[in-house]
Amino acid sequence: MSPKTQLPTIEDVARQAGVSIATVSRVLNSTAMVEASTAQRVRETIAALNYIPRPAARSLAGFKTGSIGLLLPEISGEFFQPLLRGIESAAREADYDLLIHSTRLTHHDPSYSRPLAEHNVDGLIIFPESVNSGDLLRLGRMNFPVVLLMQEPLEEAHFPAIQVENRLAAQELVSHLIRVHAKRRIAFLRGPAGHMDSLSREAGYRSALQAYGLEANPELVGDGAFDKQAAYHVVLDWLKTGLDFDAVFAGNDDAAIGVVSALRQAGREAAVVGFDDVPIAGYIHPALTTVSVPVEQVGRTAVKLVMDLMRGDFVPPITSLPSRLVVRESCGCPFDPQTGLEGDLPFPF
Amino acid sequence: MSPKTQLPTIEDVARQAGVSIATVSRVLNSTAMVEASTAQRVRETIAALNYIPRPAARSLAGFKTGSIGLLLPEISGEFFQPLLRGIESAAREADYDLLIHSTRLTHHDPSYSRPLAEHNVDGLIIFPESVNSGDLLRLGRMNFPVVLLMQEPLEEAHFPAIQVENRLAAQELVSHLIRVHAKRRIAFLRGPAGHMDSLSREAGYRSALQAYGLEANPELVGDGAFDKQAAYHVVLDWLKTGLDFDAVFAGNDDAAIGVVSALRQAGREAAVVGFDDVPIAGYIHPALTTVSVPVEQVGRTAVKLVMDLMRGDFVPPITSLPSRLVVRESCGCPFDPQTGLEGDLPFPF
DNA sequence: CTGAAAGCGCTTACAG
DNA sequence: CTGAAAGCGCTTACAG
Repeated sequence: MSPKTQLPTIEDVARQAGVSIATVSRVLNSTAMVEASTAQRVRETIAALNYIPRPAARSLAGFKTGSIGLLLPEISGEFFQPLLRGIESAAREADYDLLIHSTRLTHHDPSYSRPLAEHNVDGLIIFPESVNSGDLLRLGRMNFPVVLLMQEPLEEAHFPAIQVENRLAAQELVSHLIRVHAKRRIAFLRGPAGHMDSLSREAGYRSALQAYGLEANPELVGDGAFDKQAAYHVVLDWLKTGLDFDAVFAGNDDAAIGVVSALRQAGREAAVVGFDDVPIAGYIHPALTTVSVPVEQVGRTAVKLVMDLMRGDFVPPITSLPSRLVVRESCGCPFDPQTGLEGDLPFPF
Repeated sequence: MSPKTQLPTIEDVARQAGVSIATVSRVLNSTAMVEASTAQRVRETIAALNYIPRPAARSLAGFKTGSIGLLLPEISGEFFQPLLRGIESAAREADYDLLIHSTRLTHHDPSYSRPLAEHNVDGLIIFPESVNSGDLLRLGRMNFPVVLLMQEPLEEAHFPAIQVENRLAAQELVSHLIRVHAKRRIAFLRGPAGHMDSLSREAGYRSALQAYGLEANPELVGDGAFDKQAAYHVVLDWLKTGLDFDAVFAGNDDAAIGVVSALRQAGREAAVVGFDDVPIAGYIHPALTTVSVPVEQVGRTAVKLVMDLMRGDFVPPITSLPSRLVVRESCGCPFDPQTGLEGDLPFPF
């Protein structure tokens, strides 16, 4: 894009097609009627010259950037990939560019001169903990199109939020243990303190117990921190103290993996269920019964909602996407590799 | 970015600071000397107004976009995440925006009006199979800054390429089997036909054999396709036909996982080594001996090289990053969870 | 249906 | 060291 490169401009097209640049712009954007034959000629010239409008010029003249931004604290986690896949493909289909910034709030770099915001994107998809409340306030005040991912609506500003159904799915999961496997002493492993997902899943856990007239025993609730090691140690402790339980809802798959490991090491048996359906869930032994979260769909939906916002359409404050129970063998069900892995071969390690 | 929003412009800053917009631009870009006191006043005004230059205007006036593009066939694979992490952080540190397009060549969408190229980015990081040769040719002719990721230099254009050291690491890996574990009949599983990584690893495999005076037995080379299932079946076939081998270099970790699974199912023992050091490599049983590939470093280096290219600096045609042997237990070594998992707890499934 | 012209917010010679 | 002015490549009223 240096001045020497001399890419064709709208002027070149106009001259060669024998029309004004306004007309070229009109056929480019279908922003007004153009006589069919003229339009045709312009289109041919565009093709012949291999002309592509410069986004920068369009932005400057048209007050929109043609891109949306994704703000997240870090590029990691099981969900990042499908999420990004959903966002990227939806953005591309809508002919929008995607800008990504991974910014930890704590890094707070004052020299960070170009945050993703009103200056360079038309809308923003924001993950928890990637933007400070000051910026959020400003964005909210100016009514900037923002969609919140995997989080509750904020106090600072009323941006629509997208979530995944946790409570119902957790309830279904625990109900399965009760109804199908006749489990009665089902333990629950909480995630990090105050974690919304953990809270909702615990609510689902309690609903299930209640629905079947089982009492919620505080002894049976531990802190698994959504983490392999933490869960591993909690279960080992339980076994040491002789706690009586016949099933564990580990809070998420990672913790479930720790639980399975601890049980095996102690030579104990118990049903174990997780949440998330991480990629290896079907490959470990026993294959994990869990809840599949529609992550890619969340990404696509986020894009759809920012677009709606940009268009000025109404967007509901909360959009909750349904999760799906995935029954494999760790709950006690017989394992069918065909359905359990959805066509993939099982490699039980 | 609508006209009503009225973000502060360089004009507002100039007026309020009592200088011309040229001067504001100068302190903004340190593009010329400005008297200290004036510069100070301008900076204060900028801060007071919370002024941020509009990227679109800068691009249009300055002939550069301030962003670099990443082109890849799909958002998937073990390497995507660390790679993107490296690219994103390096780009951000250089104060460049990152645009991502995932485009399969086969999709060939003619309506795809805004490819990532000279119109919207200053440089491009390209993955194999995400751009057709026509575009590559054009980019090459205009000397556009392009860096090739994980691939050989192209015929179409002479873009610098970044690779990871495959041959040497593979040689080291196989030498370990020979020297430390006294293996003599070491099988090799090829990746997809013509896959560069596979070819290099095979070369390393042969070098190691040769270095120890072992003959390369064609029987011992199979097609694992870098894939769990393919590798699984190859090994099962070998066992069925009674092929004699005491070790398998599976080509990559995924295939190694299939090999381990097949051996276990058949109740056979053999050393197995992979390549890549995927995240679960230390968690499966037996923990995989493999080669760690500096993926994030590849990403960071890619950004550095495009930047060099953009600056007009010389960039070597091939930059090869060193891989690192990771000895765990599948080769036959005693497993030390501390070093093997690098501080993480082992969860052997 | 079409064109001339203003304007988007910057950068960069060109003068001084 | 500083300012007036041209120009980057578009879009969009405004006329016709």
